[in-house]
Amino acid sequence: MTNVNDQIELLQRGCEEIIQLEDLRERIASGKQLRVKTGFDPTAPDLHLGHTVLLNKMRQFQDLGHTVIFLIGDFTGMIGDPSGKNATRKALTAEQVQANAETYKAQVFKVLDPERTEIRFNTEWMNQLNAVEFASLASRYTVARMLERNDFEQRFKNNQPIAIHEFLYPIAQGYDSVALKADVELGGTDQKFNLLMGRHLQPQFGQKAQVIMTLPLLEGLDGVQKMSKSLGNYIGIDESADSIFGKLMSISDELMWRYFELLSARSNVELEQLKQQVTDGANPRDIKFLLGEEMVDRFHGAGTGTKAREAFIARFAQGELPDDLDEVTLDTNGQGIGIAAALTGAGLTSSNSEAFRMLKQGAVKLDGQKVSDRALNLPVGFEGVMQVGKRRICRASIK
RNA sequence: GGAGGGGUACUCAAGCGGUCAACGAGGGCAGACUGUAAAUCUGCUGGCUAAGCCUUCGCAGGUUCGAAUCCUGCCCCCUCCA
Repeated sequence: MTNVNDQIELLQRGCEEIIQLEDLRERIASGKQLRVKTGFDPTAPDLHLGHTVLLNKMRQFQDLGHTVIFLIGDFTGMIGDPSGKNATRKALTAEQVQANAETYKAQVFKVLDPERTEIRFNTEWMNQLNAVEFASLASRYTVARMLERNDFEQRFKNNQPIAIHEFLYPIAQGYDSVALKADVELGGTDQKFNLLMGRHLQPQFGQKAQVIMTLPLLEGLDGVQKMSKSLGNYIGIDESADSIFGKLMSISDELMWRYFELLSARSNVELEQLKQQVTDGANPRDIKFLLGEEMVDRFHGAGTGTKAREAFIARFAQGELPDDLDEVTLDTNGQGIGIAAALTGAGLTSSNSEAFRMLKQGAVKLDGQKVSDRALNLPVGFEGVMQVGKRRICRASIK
């Protein structure tokens, strides 16, 4: 792909905003190998599909011959962002950061090309600054302008606390771009302010202001809030094929199109065709299958998507048990065990109280038979499939 | 530094001496219906050796037969003044 316009068109796809598009075009046209920076939080190394929106874009740059910098914000992570109330983030040790970085590598290279990826940590240059230098850096921006940032503005208006160091956070991120001599910085739309900080600071250090590209935040499985681990509405890229497939099946039809748009490699033309099929009466579920297969293939290898689909149909459409049930052995010292304790012991319920509730509501099955007797005892030697609801299931044996 | 307001379960938010394991809403889970979709209806939503008991209403004490509710001290947040 040598044509500049084609390259721009590819890079533009899915972006919320590009500042400045013409600047990007010039840099691409120059033929120079660009340095494309994206920052990641050091505390949450469990990447999910939402992160891959960004990773996909990074990958596109790599495929066009550019270098991607995967920046792990260990310094910014240490000063922490206490926006979520009294949750002052505890500082990570160097060992923890290193361990998290390893986890990142294992996950991130499912999408990125390791040959064209630099992994960097911002303590590398932030720790070199002394207090005077840091204060000087902070002098390059004003409180009034800080308060322009939407979430700061909201919190300020609503009388919610803003800690001083939260102002340092975007400044530090902007300085990262200076230290890395970034040509381009990618981020979610929520990062726009921080990304602009890089544009503000670079010229003051004699550099050309970076191009910034924001990508939409992917909604989580609920279709409302952004995908995040803490909200539990995510699909991790390390999850099993069946889990990735199953979770994608559970999203709403409306959300399915959003996922296609932001996650699928299919062209816009193909997506239009799929929409037309649904309009013409195709079952949206079958279209959703295509999305599930594509994602499973991406993270588990070609062909695994088809298997995941077949397993899904067998299990949920035909009511069969999955092949690879978790095996749980409960050792009761020859006593046998009550049904509730067994469910909790097997991890299907979080407490005996919850187990009793599930029994009462008819959610519990033993070898496919509904069980509601809370006094039921499972004797030593019992072996069978325990199930709570549709998704929690295991094969248990009592000894 | 001074004055006032406030901290309740996952979230928001009632309660202001017993009838409070704590109204209501959202979220979540489960059941029905389905395409493990949406919408809708129903139930549940602290724990336990479970018709009983134990722990929970910022933290620590105290008053009382009895406290989320009253008193004292402390911590934190917000507003106004300096």
